[in-house]
Amino acid sequence: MEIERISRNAVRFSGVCFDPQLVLIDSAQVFHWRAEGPAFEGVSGGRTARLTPEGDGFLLEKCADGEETYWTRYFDLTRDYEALRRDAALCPAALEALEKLPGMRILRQPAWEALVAFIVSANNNVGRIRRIVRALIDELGENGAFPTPGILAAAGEEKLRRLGCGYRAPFLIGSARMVAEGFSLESLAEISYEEAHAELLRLPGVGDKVADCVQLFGLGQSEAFPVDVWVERAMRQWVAPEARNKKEIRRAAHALFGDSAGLIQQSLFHCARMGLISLDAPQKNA
DNA sequence: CTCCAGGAACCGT
DNA sequence: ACGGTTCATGGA
Repeated sequence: MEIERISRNAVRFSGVCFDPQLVLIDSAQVFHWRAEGPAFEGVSGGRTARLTPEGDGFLLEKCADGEETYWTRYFDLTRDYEALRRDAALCPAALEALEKLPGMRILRQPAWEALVAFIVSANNNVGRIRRIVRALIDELGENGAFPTPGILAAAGEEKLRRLGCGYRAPFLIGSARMVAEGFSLESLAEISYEEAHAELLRLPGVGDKVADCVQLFGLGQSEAFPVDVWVERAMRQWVAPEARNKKEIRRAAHALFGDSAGLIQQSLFHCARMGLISLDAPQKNA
């Protein structure tokens, strides 16, 4: 990959396999990016970006000097995905899913942003999650930024319910309060997967599934394997038909896929949800 | 009308 | 530890 600064606020990335429509919009690992014609606009960590596909890379605008390192990390552009794919070889369906999605990446979002989005995601659908996260940014964030823990902790429960959060409103406020009062999300990236998982379970609105999403999309812990209804169907069909619950599915995934479990999960999830691979259960579209 | 969605909290056993 | 119930919300 090459990075070339072409103006005071624009950078060109080239020689990188990255599908922004898939990663930023369709694969539902982040919910607030928007497609604007051929471009994609989003915010993270108090920064704004406008990304336009271009040849074997993309143009990144609204990117001040020095910010390219932030986005390189956010888009996970330096990891060698080919090496990870070897771990899928034991499962033909997983290998098929990976090879259908060559431009897939696992985002490294700020853990706080992933936490908020995936508390909202609980027992919800992708369309509504997008609408709610967008409302949180537009109605609560300061000049278009992602709302901080302090802002969310101080937002009234009624306000969050009006934005569509439903019964998750008190979970968001409770978790925001713990983070605002010192629960260090980012430091969880420095401890083991199991330890970080146990810590995350202390937050209201966070169970095994949401914890794994925060670990995968927000802490860079690539062995995290979130088991939602789609991944459960796919895993029961191809990998672990005898699994009695989601925890056993997660253990089977760790045993089979190791540190590549996260990328494989994300590919299985997307392919199953979009009907790109066959499932016994009836399929649906976006 | 019922069923479903990137589930978690809460309650029994 | 494990299984069942309930929890907003909106689209199909």
